Amino acid sequence: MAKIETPRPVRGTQDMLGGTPEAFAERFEHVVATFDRVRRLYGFQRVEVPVFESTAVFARSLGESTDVVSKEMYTFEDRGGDSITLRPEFTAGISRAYITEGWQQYAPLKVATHGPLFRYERPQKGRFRQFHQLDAEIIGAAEPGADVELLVFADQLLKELGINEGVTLTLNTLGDAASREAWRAALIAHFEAHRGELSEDSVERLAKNPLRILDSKDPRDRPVADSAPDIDAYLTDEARSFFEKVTSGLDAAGVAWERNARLVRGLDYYRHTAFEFVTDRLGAQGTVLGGGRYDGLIENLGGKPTPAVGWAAGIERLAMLVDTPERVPLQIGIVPENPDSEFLSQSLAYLFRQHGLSTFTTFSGKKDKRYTRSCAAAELVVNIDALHQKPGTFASLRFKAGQHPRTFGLDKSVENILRGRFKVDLEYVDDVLLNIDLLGEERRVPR
RNA sequence: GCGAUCGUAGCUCAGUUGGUUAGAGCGCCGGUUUGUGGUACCGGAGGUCGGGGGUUCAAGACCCCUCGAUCGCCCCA
Repeated sequence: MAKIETPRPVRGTQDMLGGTPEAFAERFEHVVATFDRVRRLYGFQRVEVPVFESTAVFARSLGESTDVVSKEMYTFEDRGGDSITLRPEFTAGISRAYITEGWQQYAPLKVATHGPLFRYERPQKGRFRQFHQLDAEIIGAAEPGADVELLVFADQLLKELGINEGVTLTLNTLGDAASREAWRAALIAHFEAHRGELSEDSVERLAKNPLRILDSKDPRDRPVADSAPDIDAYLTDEARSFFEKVTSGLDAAGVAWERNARLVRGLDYYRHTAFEFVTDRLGAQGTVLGGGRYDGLIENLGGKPTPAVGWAAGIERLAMLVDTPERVPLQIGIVPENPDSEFLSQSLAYLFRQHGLSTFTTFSGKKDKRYTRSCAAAELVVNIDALHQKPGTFASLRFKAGQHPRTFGLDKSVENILRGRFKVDLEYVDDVLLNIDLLGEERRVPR
């Protein structure tokens, strides 16, 4: 018989198992749970949008010339011949839904979501082909107060995750359309004048996306980039005033921020506020949360002109920064010492679980192994074989690291429970299960 | 798309200047011991040394190709 070759996982995807020392699944879960909790504090509605959309949704909103659209999308033709794309970001899909689902009636709309995104990129630290983001958007609010609330939300999230220490908020303004155009023209003029001093990459950027030269990592670009004009001189009065309101709002809320006049966004639709929370603890991927204002996007998708702000944060990146969440052991472990007790063990476990007690059971292994595993998994370990030797009782053992095991007896009501009645009351003293009392309701227990 | 580093058991890794039947720890399965027990001892299963080709009397080791992983460039969360 030919050997079956196991298909390999797709490059850039990951499998996460809980209960391992790395605890990556737990970190991931912790990030999402914290986000969901904080998002409620700010009154952001949970929103669900499809994982795939018509290709046009992303092509139009991100801009045809961007890297994401031109080479990173998972695009395919479905069986009906339509061009479909796995979402590479959230904002475009949410904006589409805002238009097609009539969500304008709820404006200004505050929504939050999280889930998988897909980008055909070369994987590296903190970067995957299927990755996951948290996302928050305020749609239909042109006021700087919306930017502020979103940033305060982000700041609190990072604080609650305990990772605010190594992470700083860097902030910039890209101005309104008029400011941006004037600045852009000035930048192009500046870079053209120094064309010969630029790296090859930046010469290419000059044609495609000149703003990007500003945050180039290539040391050859730095002198020219650093001497390039800031946007400040080109800001319209409105744009300047908007930015001032955002920064003073942050100051009022006590959110620390740094101006980074070199911060630009890769996607075409950004206006006014642009920001990134960055860290130096993730190798080359410094951005942990990023976003800004995208007043032109919804119009690009065929909707009415609608102002909006939003941000997204990489769940994997946050998970890498977060402390390992404390492991929560199961409450009770049941060890049958001999095979005859297996069935009893399952019945008892069922009983405990019905009453909301998390219960660990073993399926195999010799006695010592069962104890080892049970003690590792549960707070209190119960030996039920005493039931055979002395009906009406079983022994319970409690293990704590570095402590000598102690023994506790349980009272006779256990026998009654196991004989036929379900409803019980479990009594704890000092975290130790001491008593189980019947409450009366009669039901047969399979025996 | 480009560059660098790395692929030996389920996991973490040894394996000398090329030299017999490729090892350890952990994990898994079993036995003995213990018998309020997380132990100790013994044993077992598990490897086409990522794959293919080459050099050599001889390759896990050297050379070429290929696949994969990691990190970086580009870009991004």
